[in-house]
Amino acid sequence: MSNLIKDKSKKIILDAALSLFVKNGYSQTSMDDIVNLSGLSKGAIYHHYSSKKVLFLSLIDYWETFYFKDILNKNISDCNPDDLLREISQNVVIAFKSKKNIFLAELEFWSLSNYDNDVRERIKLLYVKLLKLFKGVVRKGIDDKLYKNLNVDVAALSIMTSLQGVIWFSIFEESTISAEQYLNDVIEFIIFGFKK
Amino acid sequence: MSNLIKDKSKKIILDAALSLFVKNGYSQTSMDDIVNLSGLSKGAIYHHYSSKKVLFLSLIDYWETFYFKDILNKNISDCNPDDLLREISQNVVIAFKSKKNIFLAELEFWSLSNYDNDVRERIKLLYVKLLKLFKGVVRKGIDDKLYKNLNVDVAALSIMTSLQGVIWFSIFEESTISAEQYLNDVIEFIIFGFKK
DNA sequence: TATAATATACCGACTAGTCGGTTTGTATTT
DNA sequence: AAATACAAACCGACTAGTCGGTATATTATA
Repeated sequence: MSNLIKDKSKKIILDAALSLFVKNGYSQTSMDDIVNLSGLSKGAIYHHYSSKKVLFLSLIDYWETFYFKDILNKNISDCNPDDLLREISQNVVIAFKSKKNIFLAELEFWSLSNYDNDVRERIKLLYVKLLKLFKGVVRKGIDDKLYKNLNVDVAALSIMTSLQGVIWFSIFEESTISAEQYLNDVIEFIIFGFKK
Repeated sequence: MSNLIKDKSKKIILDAALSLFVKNGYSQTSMDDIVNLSGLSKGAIYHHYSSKKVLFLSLIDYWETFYFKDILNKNISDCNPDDLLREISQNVVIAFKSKKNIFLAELEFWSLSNYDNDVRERIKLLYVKLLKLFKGVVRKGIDDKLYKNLNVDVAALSIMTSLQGVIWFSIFEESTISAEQYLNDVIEFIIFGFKK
C-alpha cells in the first residue's frame, strides 16, 4: 500500500476535493463544499492539510500515482519502440474511458500553473519525467535504426502534445470522432512519421 | 464621436481585464483590480459590461479578432496545402513572439469552458471554425493527390493539438528547445506524415 | 490488568476580510 | 431637457482559516 494514502480520512478528503476541483474549478470550490461532500468537518480537513493550496498540491501527487503510474514505470531497454508507444497511447485510452476527470484535472493543473509558482514547479516535474520517457523511446528507435535521425526533443514534445489532445474531448464532445479513435490513429500517424 | 469615446473606454477596460485575467486567472481577478489597472471607476465598467462574466465573454471576441483573424481568413482553394500549413504555423510563431499572453488566455478559456456552459459554447464555436479550416486543407491535399487517404477529422485534430502545444512553452520554459523551433519542426513533421 | 498520561483525530461556531454588484450622485454631450 | 459616461460609497453574501474544546487511540506506569 502506498504510504501516500495510509489514512482513510485523507483519502476521503482527497476524493471529495478532486471531484469538486474538477467539476467547479479550484477557486469556485470552497472548503465548505469539501466539508459537505466529504462528510468530515472543517477541523478534520485542516488537521490533515494546512491550507487549501496544500490540499491541492497533495492532489497532484494523488492524481499522478493514480494516472501516470502505468505510463511512467515503463521499461524502455527491452521493448520495441513502436509497441511501447502504442502501449502508452492505450494507457491513455483506458484512463480516458474509466475516468474523464483525470484529464479535466490536468487542465486545472495547467491553469493554476500559470499563476502559481508552487503548482508550476510541481507540474513541471511531472512533464520532465514524461518527456524523459518519450525521449528515451525516440532515442531507442533511432539507435535501433527504426526511426530516422529525428530531433529527439521535438519528437518527444510531439508525442506529448498529441496525447494531450484528448483533453479536447473531455471538454468538447465531438460526434464525428471518439477519443479512442483519435488516440489510436494519432499514435500510428506519429509512428509512421518517425519511420525511416 | 460618442462611439469613439465609448470604444476607447471599452478598449481600456478590455486591455486591463485581459492582462489581469491572463496573469492571475479569472477568479483571482477582482473587479476592483480591473478598476485600478484601467484607471476607470466601477460605475464605468458596469456601465459598459453588465457583469464580470459578460466582460469575460467579450474578451473572447476581442482575443479572437486579435489572434485568429490571420489564420481564419485564409483561402484554401488557390493555395498549396503544404505552404498553407506552413503559413498557419508561422502565424502562430509570430503570435507567440509578439504576445505570449494570447496562449495563456487560451488556457484560461479552456479552463473556464470546463465548468461554464456559456464559455464552452463560445469557445467551441472557435474550434469548430479552426477545425473546418484544417479539414479543408487536408481534403484539398488529398484531392490534389499530395496526401494519402487520411482520416480528415483525425488529421485536422492532429494539426490543432500540435499547434496548441505551444501553450506548453508559455507556461514552462524549456531551455533546450524554443517554441519557434518546435512549431517549425512539428509542422514539417506533420506535412511529411500526410504525404503519399 | 487497570489506570493514568499523552498524542492524535475531529468538531463546528466564529472572525476578519473579500468580492460582485447596486445605488446614488455628478459632469458632459446632444 | 434628456441621455450618456463616469465616480465612489456602500451592501450583503460568501470564504479561508482559527480556536477552544471533545472523543478516541496509544503508550507508560503501578
